[in-house]
Amino acid sequence: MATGRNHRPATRSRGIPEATVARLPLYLRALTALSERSVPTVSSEELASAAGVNSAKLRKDFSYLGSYGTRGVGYDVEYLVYQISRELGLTQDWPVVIVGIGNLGAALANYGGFASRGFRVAALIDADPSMSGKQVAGIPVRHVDELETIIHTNGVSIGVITTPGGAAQQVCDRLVAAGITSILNFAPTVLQVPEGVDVRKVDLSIELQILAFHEQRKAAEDLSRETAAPDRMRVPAEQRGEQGPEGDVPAVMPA
Amino acid sequence: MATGRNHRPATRSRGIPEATVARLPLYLRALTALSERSVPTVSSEELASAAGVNSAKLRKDFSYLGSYGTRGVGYDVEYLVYQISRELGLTQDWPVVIVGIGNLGAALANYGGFASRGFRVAALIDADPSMSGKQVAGIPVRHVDELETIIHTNGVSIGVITTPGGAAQQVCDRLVAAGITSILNFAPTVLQVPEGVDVRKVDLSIELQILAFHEQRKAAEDLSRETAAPDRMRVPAEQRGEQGPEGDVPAVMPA
DNA sequence: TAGATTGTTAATCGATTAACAATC
DNA sequence: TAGATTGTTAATCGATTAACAATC
Repeated sequence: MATGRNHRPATRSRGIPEATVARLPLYLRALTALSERSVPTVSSEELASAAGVNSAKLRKDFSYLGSYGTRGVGYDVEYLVYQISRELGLTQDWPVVIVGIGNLGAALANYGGFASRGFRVAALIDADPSMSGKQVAGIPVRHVDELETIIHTNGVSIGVITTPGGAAQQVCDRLVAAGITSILNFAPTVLQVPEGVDVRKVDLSIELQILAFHEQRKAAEDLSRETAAPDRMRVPAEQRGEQGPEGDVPAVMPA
Repeated sequence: MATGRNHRPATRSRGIPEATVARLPLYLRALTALSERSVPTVSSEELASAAGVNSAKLRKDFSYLGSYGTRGVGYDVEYLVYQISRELGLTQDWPVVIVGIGNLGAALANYGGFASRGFRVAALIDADPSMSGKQVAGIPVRHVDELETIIHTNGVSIGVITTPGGAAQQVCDRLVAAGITSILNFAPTVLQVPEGVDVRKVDLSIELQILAFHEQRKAAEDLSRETAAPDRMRVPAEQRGEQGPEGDVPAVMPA
């Protein structure tokens, strides 16, 4: 994972488990796609498949929201879009600031997925004076000196940090002091924040390291398979890495 | 959660739980910082604090790797750096390709955190012919027609997808067909992959939606607190959102 | 009514945490 | 030896899943 809350127990929020909250945006995206194709209803099986989860989990997740389905029929797509949007707080407008307008900050500013979900980039902020006034994605870059003013006048409660690692904690402190209570951190730094402030982090390097771990393991499995049974038919790539019971001797799929 | 494996049960890999694997890079980063400051040893308490986890969890995590600490003393920083690096597979070189060289792809190409962890950008790949031959971060961009050749000649097993959502599945299919078995996906798409292929996804929009959910909840709590006890002293921001038992009536911290 | 599909139960599994014996 | 800190145990908690009664 590249993400997680800092310094707060994973208590249920209004009775909805964190794991469920994290999947709601996934369901919402799949439902929005169905809505655009004017599909009126969808079964838990179909929707789960589109979202990449299993249907039991999806039904369990939805049961925390209420009983929005119809037995024997499925879920009304439009109704469910609305209910999930409401639950996630997407029926209101969320102004955000992006601090650190390098390559990554610019990429986020240009990302189209914001506006459609009620997120509005209230300002782009950078410490480099020569950036001030320049436009990125049609939004003028403002100097970090104005950070507090920008947050107050726009009522911003969500901040995105895309600065280098060295500046992240300092920026975070200023954001929090100015009243920000949710932070999305792209800098490779563990941010220290007071209780009541949520931090989620996205860390490219960590994601790659986790993939490397599994790659290494696959390579080791292939090797041990060859060594243990050199003349056994090779299991095709699509079935590798899946075998159930743990242990050094890999199981073989029945033919 | 911005991340997660697709279509594979969270089985333990070589006995190390997924949750532990996901934290190893965090420990490694903190240890590397200590190493650069020439700190010889560190206690579980200190290291846990630097990594933003509690010390019991850290010791439990390390216990899966082996007994690398010394009771009464702590952990040898250099030794632990080596052991974790080895466990994660970072003592070898991992060539990666980045497909889709827009703002985000360029940001990743420029990201310095790759090389230091054994990841090497073998190629930047884009479908736009006018990009071909141009350099990004000193690396020439090559046309997607060359994708298979690039992967084979460089022995690439990890691919990063930074294309628009519409192109992601198609690119993924080609990567997998060419032999890629680990994918880091930045496109807002649920990728369908055969078993044995690991996918981790980083989804900005999902992270923001999860933050919005918690923001909304904090706002609702503040409101109910004011309504329920308008003249009660306000709990400072640092203590909000933390109260234990669920229910509609917020608990009050003892003074 | 028959078929389909939800919503819920209960079992299982994995992750977290406090506590403390082991031991440097 | 006394103090410090690890490694492990056991309790607890949260998440997943299959199965199926409820019901459209």
